[in-house]
Amino acid sequence: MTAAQRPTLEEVARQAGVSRATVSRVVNGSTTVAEPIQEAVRRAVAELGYVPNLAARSLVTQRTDSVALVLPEAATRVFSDDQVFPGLIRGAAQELEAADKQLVLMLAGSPAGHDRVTRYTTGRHVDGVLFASLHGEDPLPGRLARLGIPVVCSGRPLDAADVPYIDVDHIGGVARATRYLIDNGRRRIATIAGPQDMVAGIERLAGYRDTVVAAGLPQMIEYGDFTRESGTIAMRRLLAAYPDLDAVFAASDLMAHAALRALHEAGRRVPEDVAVIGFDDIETAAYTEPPLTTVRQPIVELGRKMTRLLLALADGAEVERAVVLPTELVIRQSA
Amino acid sequence: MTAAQRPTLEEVARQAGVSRATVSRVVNGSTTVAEPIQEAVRRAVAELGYVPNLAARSLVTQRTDSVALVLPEAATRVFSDDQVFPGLIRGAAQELEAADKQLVLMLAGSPAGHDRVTRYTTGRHVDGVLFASLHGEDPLPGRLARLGIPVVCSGRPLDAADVPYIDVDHIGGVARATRYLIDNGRRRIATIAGPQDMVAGIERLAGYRDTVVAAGLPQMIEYGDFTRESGTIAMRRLLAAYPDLDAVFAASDLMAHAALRALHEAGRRVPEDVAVIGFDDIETAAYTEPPLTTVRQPIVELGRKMTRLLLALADGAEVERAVVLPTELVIRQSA
DNA sequence: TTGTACGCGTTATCAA
DNA sequence: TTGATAACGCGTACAA
Repeated sequence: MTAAQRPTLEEVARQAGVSRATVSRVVNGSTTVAEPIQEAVRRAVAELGYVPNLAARSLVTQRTDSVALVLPEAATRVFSDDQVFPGLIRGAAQELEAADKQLVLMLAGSPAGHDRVTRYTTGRHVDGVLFASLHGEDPLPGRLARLGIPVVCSGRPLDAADVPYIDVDHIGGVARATRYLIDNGRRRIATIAGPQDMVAGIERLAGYRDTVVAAGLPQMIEYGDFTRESGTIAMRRLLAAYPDLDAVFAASDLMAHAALRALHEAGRRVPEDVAVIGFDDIETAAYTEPPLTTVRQPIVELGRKMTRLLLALADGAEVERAVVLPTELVIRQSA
Repeated sequence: MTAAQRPTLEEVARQAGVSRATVSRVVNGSTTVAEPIQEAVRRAVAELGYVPNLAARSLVTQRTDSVALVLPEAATRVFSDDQVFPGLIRGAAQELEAADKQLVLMLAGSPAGHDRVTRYTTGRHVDGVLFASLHGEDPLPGRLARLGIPVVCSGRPLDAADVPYIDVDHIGGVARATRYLIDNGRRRIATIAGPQDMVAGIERLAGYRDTVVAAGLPQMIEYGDFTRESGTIAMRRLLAAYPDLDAVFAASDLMAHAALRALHEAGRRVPEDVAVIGFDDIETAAYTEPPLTTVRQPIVELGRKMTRLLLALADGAEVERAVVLPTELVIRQSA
């Protein structure tokens, strides 16, 4: 059970009676090796159980064939039953699969975690880095870009770093949702906003604000952090502060779900007394009571696009610096 | 924006007017360097923006300070709103955080993905590998173990590989749940079982079987794959096949949730007409209608324990080959 | 088509 | 305390 001394190219070469270079060629699929020799090498590889040392390989090739997806969040948040991160991951995984590259997922919730990720990525352990869910003005994307490491962010970076990014049309989507509420006769429209250190939080609030202000309606705002817990608290506060509200736009489906329950507890009927609209269109949205009307963002597509951009960047191609994907209002029964 | 030639130890050494070895010592926090020299080196590092090349380092140290968590599942599955994988990941992340090691998450849903993970892990890109959710007789854990790479599985590996594993008491938990149903007067108890190529699926079914058989009750079984979709289908089939059933044990909370809805659609009241019990105790379980009675498994703790075991293994310690964590029946309103 | 020889950027050993 | 120097395991011009 002790670590069997692992064989190197050298030993395989000796066993096969050829040179290191030839073994290397066979292992890497070069066609310029005579068939019988290939055969001998392959047998030696199998007999010795040879596996290339990736560190040594990437030291000389300067590539690792892997790409990091960095989520500057605690695992708790990333894997709430929010489907946003998962969707992103799926999209990235699909594209990387096609490119035969390894996806390396890194969470960086704590400062120490952030440091570790910094070391790992700046240390050239990966060929490129995808960022999602950036908080505040994280300097890491800009820093990596300056180090010449390909980087793509989801969401416009809040520090003004010149890093390519992809985002969805938060403002347009929320404006459409809010207008829909207004068109349906709602006049006291509240919002449970997202965290204001993230682009998604900021812009979704802006979409709400712009629309109610333009319609001459009052602003009624409470803040959450996209989680259910925060949604519950915010909804209760809204009910206390504005007992006559007749609609709520929540900046995430999880918060909308919590709002649904809080409203139910408070004896309000949805959508009769209060209309509710969420944002994301996570899987659970179709299962809430009543099913949730929400703004769908093409999250998987976002993950795919980010990844394609990154791969292009890594290939030295010129790429668009900013891409914005459309959102869509999905009407169910809560509004 | 072109990849600035990244500085090496050599260049830092030249800039600081010392040798490579000294720079290496400072970078790695050796105390045997005179203070003024340390200062000079640090300045040179900062000026040049030096970052150690991890490939070169691990080539000589034989360590990478990172650990892989392999999930042989498609991203779709891993990140359903099932909280099981996330919990595992959180547990692992916590422990690795404490050990200052990097968690590298790898999904391996497709055969190609599995190959990639094989290459990555056997290539010594990580210091150890955690496996979760193994399907069938995956040979990879055993293979890694034979290569001398520390490995720990969650759930007993189905091939008889001598790999340390941690699992939860599926059988005991399900038996308790089933007995609870019997004690409450249920006599026509059905089950939505999990996939039979996974330990969790097999053992949860065994727990149900043993208990109903021991009580002289009939077995009523449909199979799902832990997802909601499969739960919906299975529940409908059960209703068609056994219209008089009065209880259902579902092998996952997602399937239980789907069953709740399917029963509702079929006009059955829960728990009056049909009692429902799930397995997992995911966050959503407290939010279903009615809130779900379920078997809680200490999933975060499982992730932590796995990781501690792995780290001990990597330190060359002797470890237990099998650990089983207890499960607990959480009674809410669905049964 | 095959082999020789060098270099990738570190760490570690050993002298000084 | 510091500095040469030898690995670490591999890929690849270049030569044969």
